[in-house]
Amino acid sequence: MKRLLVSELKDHIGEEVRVRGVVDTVRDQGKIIFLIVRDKSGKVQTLVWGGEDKTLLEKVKRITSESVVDITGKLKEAKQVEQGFEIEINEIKVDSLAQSPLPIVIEEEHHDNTTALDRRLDYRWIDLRSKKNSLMMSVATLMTAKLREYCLVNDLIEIQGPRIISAASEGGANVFEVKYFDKKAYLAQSPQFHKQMGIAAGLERVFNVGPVFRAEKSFTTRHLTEYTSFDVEIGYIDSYEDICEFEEGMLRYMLEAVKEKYGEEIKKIFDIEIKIPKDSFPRITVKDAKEKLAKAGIKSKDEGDFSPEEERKISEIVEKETGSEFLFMIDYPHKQRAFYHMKNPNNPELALGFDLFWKGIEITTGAQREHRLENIIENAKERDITEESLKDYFDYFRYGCPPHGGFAIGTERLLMKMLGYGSILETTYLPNTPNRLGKLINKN
RNA sequence: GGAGUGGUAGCUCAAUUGGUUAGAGCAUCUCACUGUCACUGAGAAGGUUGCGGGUUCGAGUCCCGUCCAUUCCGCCA
Repeated sequence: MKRLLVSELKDHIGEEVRVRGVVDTVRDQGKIIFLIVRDKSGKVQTLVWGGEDKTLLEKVKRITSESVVDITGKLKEAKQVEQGFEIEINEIKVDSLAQSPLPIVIEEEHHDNTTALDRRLDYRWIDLRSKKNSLMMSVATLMTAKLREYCLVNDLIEIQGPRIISAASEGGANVFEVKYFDKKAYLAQSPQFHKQMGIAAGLERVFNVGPVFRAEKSFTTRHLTEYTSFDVEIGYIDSYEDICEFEEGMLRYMLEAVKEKYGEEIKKIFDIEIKIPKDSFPRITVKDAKEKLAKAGIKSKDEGDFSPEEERKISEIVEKETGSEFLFMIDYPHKQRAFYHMKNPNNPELALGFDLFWKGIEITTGAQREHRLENIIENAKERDITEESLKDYFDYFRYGCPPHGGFAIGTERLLMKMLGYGSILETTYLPNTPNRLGKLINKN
């Protein structure tokens, strides 16, 4: 018999059905046992009665919660059950008996002793069984699919830059070194240079989705040593404004789809309203932002950048003023940005780039890139990067390269803000951090 | 890397100024229960108090070291 999903059962009342799933709850009443069975689509009550033949009852008595079962039985109308129906078990096969107790308590509404995050992550496969986490995984899937779809609709070419590279792309200190036969190699911190190669290759508009690696000992709620970067690079732009507009469109497209499919569930489970941005996001210069922050009594440590406190506060201020959860921060000092950002010709002290803030944190850095060979070499020199060290990269600009710009989104961060999580570890399937490679390392 | 807070049962947490046998809820196990729905009731089991050292008649509690977690900062997406 073919397996039915719990969500399909309502059309089969009165029939013999087969469900497969996990035992959510066991309620043993002695001569009647209720098993609540869960699959990806929902939960259903099943039951077994004690009759003449006790073998089925005795078999069910031994089943622990979280065990995997294969049940066939009659789907009956049952007024006393909220759902209106239940399955009277004829046959039950235990595909996998779960050891008990579980090492962690799965996060559910009625559990007030949910296990601490670091331990839940050690048993992530059990942790992910919660309703909240399974919704998170579904939203993550749709989110990435829609970002990607937006790129396809707009005729971008997908590239897959290499993850093992011979030279660091963003400065040398924070790269992971790996052995490459008898040579040293590095894990890519960013597909930046390879995206730009795509522009020089005449692909005109490219995107790259995949893991990037940062050897930073960052102990925060928003850093990973390995994360998924959604990278876009677009040629023949007039300004970084074109990039901002593309990103606005992309995020709106994604948010609309997520809201349509999961908006109600997200509201119910996360108590988060997905807001679709109506107009273009506000642009605010670093200078203006600093003034607003000063007015709000926030001290600035660095005139060219924002502390986390400042990021939170400026988001709050701008949202209050404009109603927008998003804001583009522009006019950063060039010397505090990457060397490949283009300088503003009207004021070479400033970069033609931006950061995108969402609900208090930075989710994107973008810019118009410097595509003129002389200028980019000059920019590099200002940061003591020698021409020889990035010769292969500089060559991309030697044989004809269109003006271009792009941005990168940290997808785990995006999801974290979308669902209102307090930590990026929650929105990463199996997070790697300085002290965690899948599991905790160095733990006593 | 810096600063703060913390580490006690499978899980979440208590434990008075340093004082008798380290407690509770949930989970687990046993028994009872034919309509539960966070089942209920009765009972049981469960501990090298992160690890190492020190002070003391006596340490979960105080001191030193160390590891880990966590929050914030720095760095960033």
